[in-house]
Amino acid sequence: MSVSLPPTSRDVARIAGVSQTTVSYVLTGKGSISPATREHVLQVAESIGYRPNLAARSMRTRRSGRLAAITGVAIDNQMRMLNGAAHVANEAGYVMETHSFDGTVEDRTERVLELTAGGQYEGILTFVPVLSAALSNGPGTPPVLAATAFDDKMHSLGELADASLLEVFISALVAAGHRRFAHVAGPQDYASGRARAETYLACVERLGVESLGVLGGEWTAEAGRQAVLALPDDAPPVAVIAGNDILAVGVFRGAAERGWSIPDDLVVTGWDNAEFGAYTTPSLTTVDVDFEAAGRHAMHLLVAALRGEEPPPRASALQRIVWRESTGRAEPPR
Amino acid sequence: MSVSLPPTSRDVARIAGVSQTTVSYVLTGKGSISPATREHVLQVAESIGYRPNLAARSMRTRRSGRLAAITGVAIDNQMRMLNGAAHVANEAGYVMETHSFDGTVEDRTERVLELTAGGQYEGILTFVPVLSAALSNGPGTPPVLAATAFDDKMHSLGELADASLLEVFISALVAAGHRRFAHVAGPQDYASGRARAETYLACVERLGVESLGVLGGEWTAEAGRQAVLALPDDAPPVAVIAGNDILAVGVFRGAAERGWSIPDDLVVTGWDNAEFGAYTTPSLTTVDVDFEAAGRHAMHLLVAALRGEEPPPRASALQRIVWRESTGRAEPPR
DNA sequence: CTGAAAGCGCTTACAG
DNA sequence: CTGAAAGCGCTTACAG
Repeated sequence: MSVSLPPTSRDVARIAGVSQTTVSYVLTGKGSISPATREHVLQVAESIGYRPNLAARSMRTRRSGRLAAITGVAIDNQMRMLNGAAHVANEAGYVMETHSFDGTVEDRTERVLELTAGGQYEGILTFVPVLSAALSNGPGTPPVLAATAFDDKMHSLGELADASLLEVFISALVAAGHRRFAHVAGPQDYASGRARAETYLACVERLGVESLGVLGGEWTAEAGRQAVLALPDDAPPVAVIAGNDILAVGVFRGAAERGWSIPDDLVVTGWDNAEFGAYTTPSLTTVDVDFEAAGRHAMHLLVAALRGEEPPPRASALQRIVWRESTGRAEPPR
Repeated sequence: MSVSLPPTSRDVARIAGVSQTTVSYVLTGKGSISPATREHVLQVAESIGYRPNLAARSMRTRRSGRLAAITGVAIDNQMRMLNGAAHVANEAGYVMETHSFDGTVEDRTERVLELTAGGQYEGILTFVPVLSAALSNGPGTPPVLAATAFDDKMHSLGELADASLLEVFISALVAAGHRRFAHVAGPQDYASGRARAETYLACVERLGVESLGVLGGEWTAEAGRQAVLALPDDAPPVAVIAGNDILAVGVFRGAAERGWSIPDDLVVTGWDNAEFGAYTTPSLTTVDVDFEAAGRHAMHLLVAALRGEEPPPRASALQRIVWRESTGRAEPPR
């Protein structure tokens, strides 16, 4: 009992009674083939379920039509960035494949180098930090672009670490009468977490309002809850600037446990515009981050590099404040 | 100015003064090569930065060492499954690549078919629904396994679609005195969404309690909110079985908008144990799903199929009810 | 408009 | 222990 292999273009040619060349011309749309022959070949190909072997095509054309995206361990928002990037890749006629590389930065760098040399990809976009060794493109190797918000020294796109909207939060809350603040921060080895904490500190300093300090330190709801539980009894009224929405949910819970109401005793802001934030009671004021646009922009940069075109201008307005109930009467500045 | 191409095994052979065969034997560890030659070849390969062209190797060996994982846009928790799957794939000596396929189920099916015929993958694991056409493996094509099947008659893994804990929810709530139920369902082309809806219907029927029907139809908070807004004014007290946690959050919001309290007017259950659910007020009773284990198990099945081994036993206890405040006095059955 | 032939970079019997 | 040669499935000058 022989296992039959998938049909090849040679099979199509034989059955259609034409040469392999003709089959290739029909399928790639090159050369000039008579409509009759063309139709016949397509029909035969269809009937035997022929599909081109991409490895063979790739080897011959030195064009794989494939781009690689590199991610690390689960960050939910990466999924959205990846989808944006994949969309742009497809529009440009490429297939994007995602690899998840763990381990040290050296491990990841080595794996990216393997990828560049493997001849399978025409370009590589990494969303996790790698050493610059992986980014310095040798001749004949595909371009490697890093779109990571996590390491400022890399060729980072940076948009995602921009914390300037945090100043808008604080200014608007001060305008609404708030004089006491606290920050529930994310981890400080994340560029975004650090930028928000630094912006918070600079801002309360500049505006001369009271700060109960920088609490938290993880992207978890429990850290948000603990931060509120650690606040002094006479803390309210206080404006809590949370590093992201999941921290904010923890703040909500901590407030409920202490009998503090939002937005009367505490006002709360989040970051990321997670879906649940629009449906809590009260709903959560936050920053909508267009992760998909960030992913699209990163891939646009790679495609432009591939085509030798000018890189597209920096994407504008990836972030936007969404005012909701958790900040009470605070209004957007006019 | 000529662009130099990446070095090939032929370049290594020429520089090392040996044949291409010898280079191949050294690199693949096959054949028998003297230590001296071996050392020399490795050194030359290293010095010129040689890395094998995987497309060429793959074409020759008909083994790519690559497995594909298919995901879509809309699934939370995917990252966790993917990481589990990737881990098992790596342990088994494979590289796992993730593709995100959007569009209709027909679009996705077509793209999976292209992948099977493309000759690049030895196996495919899909976490999004595809038509059975993609799952029926032709001779010589790689196995395609669906971790969430469109049709249960296919090779569905089933664990994630197991809705039997929903019966426990309903039984426990009936035991606590509830007599009126409603289901806020996920999309019915997901095996998990459909299984939960079917189990719900069978269960209310069997227990002879009142059902206000199956509402919802998407994995979104807004669908949960709308479902509650569509309930009749005299609905409470009612037990709402939500298809997942994000639907449940929408139910929470809808209840707040109607002035219904949880758990007094409505009791609510979710599914997935999303992080935020432990921190809402009241906290959300839900089902903890071990997505990483599910991903591992799915990949184990694929690897077993690849090796012609017996499939590993069904993973045990991927799901576990987490009783919290949103179900009031309802208690786990003893 | 169509076909014969070469070659992309590998691996692997086979021969020595 | 090592090499010459064939071939994986394609595409593409080149010739007709």
